[in-house]
Amino acid sequence: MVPRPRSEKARQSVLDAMRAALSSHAYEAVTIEGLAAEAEVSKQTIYRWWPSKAAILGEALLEGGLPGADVAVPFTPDLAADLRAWFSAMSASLADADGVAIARALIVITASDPELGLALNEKLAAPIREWVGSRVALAVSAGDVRADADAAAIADQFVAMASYAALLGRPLSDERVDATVSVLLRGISA
Amino acid sequence: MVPRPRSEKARQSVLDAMRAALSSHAYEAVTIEGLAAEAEVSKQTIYRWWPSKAAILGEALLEGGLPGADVAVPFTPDLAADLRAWFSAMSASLADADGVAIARALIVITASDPELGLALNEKLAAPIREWVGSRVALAVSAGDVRADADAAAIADQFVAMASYAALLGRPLSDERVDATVSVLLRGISA
Amino acid sequence: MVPRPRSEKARQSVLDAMRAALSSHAYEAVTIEGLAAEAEVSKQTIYRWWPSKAAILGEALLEGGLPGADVAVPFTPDLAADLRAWFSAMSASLADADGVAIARALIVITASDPELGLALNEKLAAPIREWVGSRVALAVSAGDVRADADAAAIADQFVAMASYAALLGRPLSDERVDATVSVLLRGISA
Amino acid sequence: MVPRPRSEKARQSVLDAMRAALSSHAYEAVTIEGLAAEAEVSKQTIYRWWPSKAAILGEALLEGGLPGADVAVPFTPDLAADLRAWFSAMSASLADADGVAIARALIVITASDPELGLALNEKLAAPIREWVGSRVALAVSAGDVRADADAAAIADQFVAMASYAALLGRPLSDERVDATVSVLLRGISA
DNA sequence: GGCTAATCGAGACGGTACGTCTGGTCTTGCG
DNA sequence: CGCAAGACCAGACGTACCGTCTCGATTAGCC
Repeated sequence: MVPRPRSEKARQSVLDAMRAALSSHAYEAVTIEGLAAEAEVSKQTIYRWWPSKAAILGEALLEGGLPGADVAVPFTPDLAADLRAWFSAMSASLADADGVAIARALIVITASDPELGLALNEKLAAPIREWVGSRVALAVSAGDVRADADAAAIADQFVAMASYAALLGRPLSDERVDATVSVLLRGISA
Repeated sequence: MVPRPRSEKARQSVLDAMRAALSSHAYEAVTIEGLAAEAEVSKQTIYRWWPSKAAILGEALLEGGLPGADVAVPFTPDLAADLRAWFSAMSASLADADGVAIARALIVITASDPELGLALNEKLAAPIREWVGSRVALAVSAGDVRADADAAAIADQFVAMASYAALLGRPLSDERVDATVSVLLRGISA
Repeated sequence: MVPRPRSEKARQSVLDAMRAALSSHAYEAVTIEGLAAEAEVSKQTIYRWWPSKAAILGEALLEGGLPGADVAVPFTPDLAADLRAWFSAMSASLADADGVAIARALIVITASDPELGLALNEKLAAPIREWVGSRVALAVSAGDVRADADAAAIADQFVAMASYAALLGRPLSDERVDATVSVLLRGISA
Repeated sequence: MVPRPRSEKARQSVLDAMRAALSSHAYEAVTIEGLAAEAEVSKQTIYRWWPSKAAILGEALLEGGLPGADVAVPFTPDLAADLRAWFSAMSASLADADGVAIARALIVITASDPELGLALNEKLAAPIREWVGSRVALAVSAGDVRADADAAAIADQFVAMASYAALLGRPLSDERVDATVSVLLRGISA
């Protein structure tokens, strides 16, 4: 009478299989059949619960954590140094093999399924905007930065730069980080 | 001794078919068999000359012109206005259906075949860097901008922003263009 | 746990398609893709169950009946007349369009896949050997034929002759039947 | 005015390539492209002079000698011994690797191109009929055999038996040779 | 010694079928 | 009802040959 509930074990197996698969193949080489085999789950179970490969990855990432989202850099009085440290840390988390794979997967998903892509990007960008926003607000109150500084535009520039670097597989060197921070910072400095 | 030379007609048919296909389907939905049928060319002829679908698109773009690469905005004495006009035009050329399709295709290619992707991005970015570079140089000599302005970093920011906007399918509104130009410009203004 | 069982309908469709195809084309012109289309079955379903075109034909024949194998001629007291009647009937069943097509297909299969060919030939020859064997045994007990008559050698001669005639597409005329029976019969008559 | 004559060298190269190919692959695995490559001849040269793969093999065989056609067994006073010796020799020439390959190729050709097949079989069978015919005629004049012996029917039986054995890849053992000769011989002995 | 016309090599071309792979749907019975 | 198992239809993949079609570059004789 009471239907059997969805198997949490099967769900986790599939998400784990997706994470594992992305570590060793490109996103496009990941196959639903392969995931099913790796997760020891039937194909039907996957199709029953997820509408697409992208959705599986989305769920895996939302659950397991997005790269670059968890960097936590303490505030110091030096705005430029903070931005540099934070941007470096974020770049680094995108530069290892898994980070690049995930970033590329995100990009491909976004290019092919804009709806899901936007949602994932929002999730990814939100903590970045938040961090930049609060750090800039602090700088404003400290008088380091003009009061009308557009923190959102700044954050967007960081996100765009990081995304572009990840796409090209071109890790952000210290010089690039410096140059980016310099340009953006001068744009708002008091 | 001397074989029949490669058929230029067949080559053009394939490139045209790729351009046409991209106008109506997503890049991933484009099929080599479909191209062959559309171009009235045998599959083998395609495989003989191109190693991958990405290579066909690459050649089609290199030959037919990349979106955003051909914007030519005349220089006026107003640096900010010039940058706004130019960035708006570039955004627009990426915003129509074909532009978005091509941009997304480029992104997917880059994510799956970094080598080719880098080359294509270089081709795409080069005229942008050049335009920004020469306009900024002009501004420097006019004294509008500090002498140590990092034109390359500025150009990279524009490219990254345009790429990110195209990826998200989020056309750049005038407000965004203004905000971007403002931030970047203030970073270098004298 | 328990997979969907093999579709008997699909299996029969494929065998029927093979029989139909052989009626209108030569065996070598029969195509797996054509069979799949005709049977309204996917190629994969064919490849899942049969290793080769020859195997499909083999199964179709084993199931549907081999030509020449089903001739049933009643025994009369006249050995020569019985052999003539039987050999004529067998020749006739190999002489119509389908019979020739099947015989040639069998020959091509045997020439290209000896293992399967031998098995099919064995199936084809067995009832012939049996019929000839029992009729000759009867003749022996009636004293018409010497006791050491080698029925197997006689049967082999019939089979070889029929096969050779089918190969050449040269139907066995009454004269050839008579001549063959005469020669073979005199070799064993008492 | 006078065109360049056909290159005998190219012609021989192709025939040699066909003979060589048959020694290592099955007839159906021999490709025109392979022959052209092996013979260092262009495909067009082959298509210019031969209408089909079968025609090449036909010409190669007619020129190079058919297996079983060249057995020459001296006549002795013992008819049975002569037939046994001759049939053994013919079987042997069909039993080595090349013989089997050629015999099977002949069979496949005959099954797929009856016209050419008949012609080749005629060429192959003619010396056999001749040899059997003259030996039987000698036996008739020696009084060993009834005057109305049908030498052609006998010869056909030998040919059919040899063909069937070659098809099955079943070499004719001494026992089979003995059994065949016994049955056929008793059919005509005086 | 040139002229000329078919032959030759090389291999591109439009096709067709191959056998494989994956996608997404369906049909089983077990738990 | 969820699930594993896997058969099913569909259709693209990249490869192999087919037989036809250009291309020069040779070669014969005959002028």
